[in-house]
Amino acid sequence: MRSHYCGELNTSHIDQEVELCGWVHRRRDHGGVIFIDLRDRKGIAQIVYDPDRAEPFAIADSVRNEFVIRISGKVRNRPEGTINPDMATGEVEVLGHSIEILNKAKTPPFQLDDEHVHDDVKLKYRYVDLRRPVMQENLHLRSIVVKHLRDFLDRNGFMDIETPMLTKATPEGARDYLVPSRTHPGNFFALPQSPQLFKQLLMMSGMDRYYQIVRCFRDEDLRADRQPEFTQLDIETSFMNEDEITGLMEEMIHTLFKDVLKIDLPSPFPRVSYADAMNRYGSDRPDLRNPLELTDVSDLMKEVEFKVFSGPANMDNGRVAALHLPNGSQLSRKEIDDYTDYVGQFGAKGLAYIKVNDATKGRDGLQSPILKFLPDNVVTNIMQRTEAKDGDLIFFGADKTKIVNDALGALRNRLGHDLGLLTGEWAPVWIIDFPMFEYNEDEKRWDPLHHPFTSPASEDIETIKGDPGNALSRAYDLVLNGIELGGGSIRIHNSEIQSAIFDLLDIGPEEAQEKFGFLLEALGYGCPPHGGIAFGLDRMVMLMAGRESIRDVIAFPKTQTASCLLTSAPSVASARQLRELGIKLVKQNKSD
RNA sequence: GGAGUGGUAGUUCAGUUGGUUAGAAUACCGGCCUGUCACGCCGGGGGUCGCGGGUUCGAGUCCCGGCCACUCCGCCA
Repeated sequence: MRSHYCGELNTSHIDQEVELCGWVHRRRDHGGVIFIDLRDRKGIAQIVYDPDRAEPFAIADSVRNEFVIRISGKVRNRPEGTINPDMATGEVEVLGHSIEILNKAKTPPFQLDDEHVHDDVKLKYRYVDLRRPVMQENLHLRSIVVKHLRDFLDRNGFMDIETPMLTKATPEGARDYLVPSRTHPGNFFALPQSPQLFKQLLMMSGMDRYYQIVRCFRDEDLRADRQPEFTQLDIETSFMNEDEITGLMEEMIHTLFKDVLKIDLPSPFPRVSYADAMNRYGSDRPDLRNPLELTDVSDLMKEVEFKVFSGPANMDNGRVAALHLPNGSQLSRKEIDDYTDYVGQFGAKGLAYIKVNDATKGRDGLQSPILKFLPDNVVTNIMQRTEAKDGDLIFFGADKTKIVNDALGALRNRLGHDLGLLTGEWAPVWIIDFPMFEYNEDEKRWDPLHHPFTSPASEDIETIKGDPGNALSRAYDLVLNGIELGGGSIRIHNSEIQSAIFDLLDIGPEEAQEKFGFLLEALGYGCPPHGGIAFGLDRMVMLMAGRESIRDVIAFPKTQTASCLLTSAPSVASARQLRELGIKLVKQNKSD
């Protein structure tokens, strides 16, 4: 006698005595014959009790779905004509001769084979939801992915080092989760938004190839691809430049997809500069499966009388761009109105368009509410530049550059999905040549696009100070199918440059000292050139599993309001706990 | 902070113009059936229509305000 998993049983086990443990997936009685479909994490097996052909065994009347049982029996072929290839059970069955109920179960709160159960029900009973084969597969895939990543990094000399969870606020720009200190009343730890500073310190310690699969915390609003706690594959190296780092990481992702999914990603991954990405796709994380591209027409619109176009065309931070949609003139008026509403979400005040009915007829062959505002030479130029043909449609966006890019970039994605334009399955791309800074209009200052330790591409501080808007950094992002998989940079390892960057970011010496004085001090004790990257593990597994939410690849995720329906966290703390922590609530909770 | 969608039986949903006792499927319970696997057939139980307030002779349905879940914007790599 030996134990098996259901899914391992096949004709090679015939006549063997086996013992199976699992959940009763379904029990059916047909006259004297009792069928039990037993489910474990490797599959479903059918157990038969047939009084005419087996010594009887006592089967409890109360064996029901989801009961946990152990069954012993003999493997045999299924009779002719009883094999349904569409069903989960295979060509062998187990003729049971003993059964033990390990644990009985209430009727499940929802049917496990129902794909449409609402998230709140599934999350409350997550332990039941996770029994579904698809969830088992997702978490199994996650485990395999993690093993492959670790193996790859191990082969390449990386060391797995843990960093503190109770730490000081990191400068990533998101809101921190705070943990009160009992021993230092009024003081707080922050949960790490990433181990950024610690991994840089490790480089200064000579741990020149570090990695960690690490939980990170950010107290910001949630999305389908954002959880308040998420997992990063965090990596840092010394003495490697950006080409060496991105090259090695590309090999890692390539190997991962090859080994786990049997997929050959393109090699090498294409590289697109941030500026090109924004110009052509309106986004720094373009989905390159989508063939649509934006065309800049700002220069054509500077002189036109149509102020909606000429205004932005003449602004420093304005843009007029076209989005050419082949065969787009089939879109109905209602569809175009819907897309107009859609781009409105991104701040666009409208969505101008030209339908191309007959390109050979010049402007008479075009149809558009804005045509009358545009002179012939501009119309001709637009047609040439976008290469629009009969039956096509050209959308226009004109506004501040950010709004045009956000709106047309999102419209590009939406059209690609709505009209089924995506080609190929996998489109990785490195985005490089990021700007160092972006101007924060509200605060009237420069903010780092990545983080304040990112190395500038040029070490000429005076040039950077003179024109911060055009300074490039040594940062890089890896994007896969329009989702940002990871990002990193070469860091600053020179305290003079670091001080200059702080200066430019309006972080004074006192503030710098208070927030990350330990890092600045460490820089003074000999810091190698270093850089790294961090991947979003949840997103990576989500993409590989073909899911649309990272909740599907996290065992116990939180809802959109960052609560856990299973445990009812967060919850109120007792008065005693608060007293010990030296915390006084200004506004008492209702349930207090 | 904002926009949208949804909340009715355990689950997924329908519910007309505001009008009798709120329905279907599935699940669940009982019975029948000797090879079922979405089995089939007969019968049964099951509802705070998310919550609070309002309009009305009468509200699942109309109005107002919270709540919960999801998608998105802001925010966040």
